[in-house]
Amino acid sequence: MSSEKHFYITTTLPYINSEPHIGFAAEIIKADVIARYRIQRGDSVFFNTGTDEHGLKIYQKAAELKMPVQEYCDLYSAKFLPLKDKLNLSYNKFIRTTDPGHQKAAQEFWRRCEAAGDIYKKAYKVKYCVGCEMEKTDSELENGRCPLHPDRDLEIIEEENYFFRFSKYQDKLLALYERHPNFVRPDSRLKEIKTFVANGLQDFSISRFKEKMPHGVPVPGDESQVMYVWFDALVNYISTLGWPEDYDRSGNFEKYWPALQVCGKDNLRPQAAMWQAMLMSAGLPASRQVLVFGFLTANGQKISKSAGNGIDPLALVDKYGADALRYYLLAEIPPFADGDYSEEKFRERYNADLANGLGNLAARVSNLLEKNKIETALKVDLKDPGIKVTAVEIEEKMADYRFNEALQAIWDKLRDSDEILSRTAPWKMSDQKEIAAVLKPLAQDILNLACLLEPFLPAAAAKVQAQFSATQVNKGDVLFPRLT
RNA sequence: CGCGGGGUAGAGCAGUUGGCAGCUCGCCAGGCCCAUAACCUGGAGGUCGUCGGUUCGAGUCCGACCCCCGCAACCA
Repeated sequence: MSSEKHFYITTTLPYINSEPHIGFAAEIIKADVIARYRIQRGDSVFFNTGTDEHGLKIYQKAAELKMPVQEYCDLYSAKFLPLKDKLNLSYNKFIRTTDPGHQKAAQEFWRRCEAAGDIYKKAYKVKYCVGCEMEKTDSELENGRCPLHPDRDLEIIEEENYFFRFSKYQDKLLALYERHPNFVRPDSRLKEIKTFVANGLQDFSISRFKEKMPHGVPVPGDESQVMYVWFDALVNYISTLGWPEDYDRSGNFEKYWPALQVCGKDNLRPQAAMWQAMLMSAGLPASRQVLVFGFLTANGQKISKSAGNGIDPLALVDKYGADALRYYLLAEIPPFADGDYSEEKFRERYNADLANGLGNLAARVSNLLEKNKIETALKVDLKDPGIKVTAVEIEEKMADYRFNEALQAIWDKLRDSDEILSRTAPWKMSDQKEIAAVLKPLAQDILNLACLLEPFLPAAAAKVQAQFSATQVNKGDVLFPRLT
């Protein structure tokens, strides 16, 4: 294809005050499916992720560990790197908000907002919970304490900070949502953000007093202040493309912006409202779309960093493999709703669909081909009538990012194949031609399905494609060993 | 009157414009014996949160209420 389309997708950047957890794994896996799907369709894809490294919590944590803060950042940022191989991710950029290029970009972004008249200084006095890294209004407090961190004293912050004129952008944001009814997915989240914006916006603080908290991007033209972590962090979505100077001479900002941004539902406001207002202020185009995913619970309980009931995605991969984890998170959990993780359900789903479903069918067909010495030499053909319906269905589902339903379409087809195989029972036949007439279309379907499966389960898809495109298909190894 | 999402078979979920309650897992009984004790067929199991209303007819529309769960300016 000569008319190559550019497509940019980015995850949120996880904050490095803890290890990677399953919620982020779910987010980045979904982003990876979208990225791989676009790559498969011939788009040129820029897929960004990275780490968010500024702010008070990190400053304090480094101090706790008696570590220079940059050393802490290097150490913790590096904990996110293994996700790429372990989860089999296709991202091609990993940005850190402590990267010099990013910091320069954040400063330039600040200057543009300032030039637009959207940054001003204001005396500021507020109760602040360090645990939440958040200001607290009185209505949010219980007995004068943060309900989430009742063991910590609230800090009273009293200083002059810079503020961003968020309130100025109310109408423009509402106009943006009107113009692009798909700007935020799903609809319920769009409705939520519309209501929020329509109810009125308050300017928010975007800097901190350097003497108290030096770990941030310096505010241009004011030695005494650093940027509040969120202001600089959001800029990563464009600094990663080389904005503003195109310092890597890639032309990536021109080619790829605006982004499809994915995030968890807690990030709706920063992504869909604050960041969009910031872009407007800096005179840049709005994001392409914001996908807001649900949250995971673990065994029905809320996962929280403080409660320590997190699930280590890397341990799961070591135990079951990347495809197994990807499959569970994509097939079992509806993409935009909350879902639950439990090892029992994980194992159940693995056995039912991967071992007994895909794996067993591939074993049945490949074994019969090998035993009967039937040569096939098949090639992927998505126009094949046997697969067309499924291919179209996946296209429809993927247009709405309904990964679970797309996978369901593939598994419906696998089930059909199992049924055909049982009904025709080629193992009872003696005529080789007759046997081949039954097996060949089934093998072709499996090969085609493996191609369609590539964005979801890249490793298994590659294995099955290699197996079923051989001249003489052999049974080979068990694809997904049954768990006992 | 802060905002939002839910309550449908033992579990997890679908149910489009109101028209005989479905799917997956699990369970039971058959079949098959190529396959990873897998696969195929059939079956049991639900007064669709409660009360009231509209209607020939309500899981679906309207009203009130009960119960869960998130969010509430930044934990994905």
